Amino acid sequence: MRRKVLDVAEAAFQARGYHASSLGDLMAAAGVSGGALHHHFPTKKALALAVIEERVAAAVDETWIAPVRRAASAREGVRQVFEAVAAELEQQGFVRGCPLNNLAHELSLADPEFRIALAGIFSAWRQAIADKISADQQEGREQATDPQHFAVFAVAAYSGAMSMAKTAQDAGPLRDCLAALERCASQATSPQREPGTRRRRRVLPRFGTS
Amino acid sequence: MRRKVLDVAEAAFQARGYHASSLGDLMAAAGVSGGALHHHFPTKKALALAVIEERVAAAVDETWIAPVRRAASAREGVRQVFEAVAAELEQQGFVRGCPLNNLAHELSLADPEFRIALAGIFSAWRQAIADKISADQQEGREQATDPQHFAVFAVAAYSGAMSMAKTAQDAGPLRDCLAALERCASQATSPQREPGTRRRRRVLPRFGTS
DNA sequence: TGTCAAACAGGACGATCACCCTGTTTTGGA
DNA sequence: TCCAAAACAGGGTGATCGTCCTGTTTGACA
Repeated sequence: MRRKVLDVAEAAFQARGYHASSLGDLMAAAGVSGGALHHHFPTKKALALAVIEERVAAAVDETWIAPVRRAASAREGVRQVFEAVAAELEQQGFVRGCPLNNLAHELSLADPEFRIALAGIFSAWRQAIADKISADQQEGREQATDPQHFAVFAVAAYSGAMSMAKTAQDAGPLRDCLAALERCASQATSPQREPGTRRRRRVLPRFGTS
Repeated sequence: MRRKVLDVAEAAFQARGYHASSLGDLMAAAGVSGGALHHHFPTKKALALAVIEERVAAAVDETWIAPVRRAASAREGVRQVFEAVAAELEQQGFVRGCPLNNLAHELSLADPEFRIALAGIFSAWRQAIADKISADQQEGREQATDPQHFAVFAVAAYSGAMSMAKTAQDAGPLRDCLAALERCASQATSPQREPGTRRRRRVLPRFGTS
């Protein structure tokens, strides 16, 4: 029951936002009575906090952190995620946006607790990429790039591209940013590689923003 | 009166968002009666649309488009805007976020008219940067960078950095992204020629697709 | 000055909101 | 089997929402 409420709330907050999703809508969509909802989540804020901490964090973990960790390098991991997300968006023909950024924009100024929770997810996201860059450097796969700078940059490019993609309802910005990022990468890493050779490598669509 | 309502609404939508700003709040803050508000803006949606088209578009124009146009080059213009915004945020010690991105996240899926209006502003923003890159190329200040790719990239990096800055309440992400962008720039503008991997030309919504 | 439409005032409306309260059912350990 | 606690049902509550309606004031022009 709690699980079903979280499912519905996660989807509704992503699709319509926090303030535009009424508890009545959620109760109806989840087939849950008011008493049940109030039992598990005393307030709407508590529900949103649970969605952020349990679902949004997990989504970022699944979509970004895990793929980057298991990638051959940080840059390759970032590339794969961009590619996978763009492919999925093109396949489903609809852009719902990044769950973290959607809620971050609406809630980070609304309540300090929201802001802290959301900032923590951003931080973990960045740290995973920065750690991967550091590992790459120790193994000689990467030059003297500042890990934090690169991580912030990758997250920002993705977030901003997704923001545009959502507004335009077109995955193009993600592909454009990926292309621009690869141009950067090809020059910042080992110079003996021409940047036109690898394109459109298939990536398993494990990710799920729906 | 209409002007004062727009002032208050612009500030409230930016600070608390559209759904979290009630017309009662706006009326009280603007010192306007319900009848007056309804006279100028029949619905709340009409008010938001006016804020988007008259204020948000103007803010993007003033903050980004005009400075880029009058800069020595596109890359220099982007650098200046990042620098100026970061400095301003650090001075006032509070990050309200990007007006366009704030509303885009909350409203672009809520109503098609909102989405079209917001997408138009994004498009004009990108176009101004792309045009500047093209002008740079014609005058030999820029290599064969794809203008659209660079424009999307710059806007995405800014939007994403601002998103993180807002959530963290710290201008650091903007500075990090600026540093990373300059690293890219110094290598992309260096006199080395690369076979441009032209991609498909994408169709993005221009102004008013009504 | 007289006229009329635009501008504005202010309350009332129904709908909806998040939340709470009182019961009933289910569950797990003694 | 018993019992207490958790889980759940479902209606009710005051507050607040966006919108609308009826008057009154203002201002431009004849």
